[in-house]
Amino acid sequence: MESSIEDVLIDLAELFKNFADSTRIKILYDLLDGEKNVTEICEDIDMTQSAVSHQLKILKTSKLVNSKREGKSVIYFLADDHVSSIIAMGKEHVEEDE
Amino acid sequence: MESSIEDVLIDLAELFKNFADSTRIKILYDLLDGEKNVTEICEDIDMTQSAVSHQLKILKTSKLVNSKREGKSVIYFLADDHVSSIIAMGKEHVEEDE
DNA sequence: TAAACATATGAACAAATGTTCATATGAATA
DNA sequence: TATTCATATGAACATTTGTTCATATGTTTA
Repeated sequence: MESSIEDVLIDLAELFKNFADSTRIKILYDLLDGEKNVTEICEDIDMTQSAVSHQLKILKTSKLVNSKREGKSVIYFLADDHVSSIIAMGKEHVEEDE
Repeated sequence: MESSIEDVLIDLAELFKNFADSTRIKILYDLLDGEKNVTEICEDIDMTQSAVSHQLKILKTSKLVNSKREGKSVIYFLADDHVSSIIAMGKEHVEEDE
């Protein structure tokens, strides 16, 4: 089943919404390092556990991250190679004009 | 003057906000075709003139589009090559899983 | 199994965002 | 220059969104 270009653009907007919040993009950027549990992420990006958990859920729902449980912890990791490409591309743009 | 990675990520979130709304991304996608005046854009994406104008202003402020006046019309065009790269990359991601 | 640790989640709240409506501004033309 | 066409903009409104706070759930260990 093929989607119209309009549908694709709407999905695209949805995708970019994930990168459009500084907490979420910090989480994604943090996970470029490799998989981490929630506590680590909180420390790295200096946000409360609750705020991070809420955002992780959004990222997971949109399939940009995935998770696995390891004992008491839950480990999150990037679900998709495109994430790093998209961040890299945006980063290039942002760093270009300073 | 060098910015911290945190600043870069905040700017990055700001950048992606522009792509995170379907009206704006439709405008940007529409302009991949080439420059167009406001009326054309409205017809192409089927949105009111006011809504489009408001969003064009946002896109212009964030320097993703530029404009020039030609008689009664104002012509808008993409200001940056990165725009197409970013859209293309996201499009690839979105179209991948269907 | 009770306590401690790690994560998830719901409700409430404030702030940000996008559209509409009405109208203003700017430019061409009758 | 009055009218028409094209675009911009402000105010109001509804919606969406992100954080905090309190608490629930799940897992290990004393």
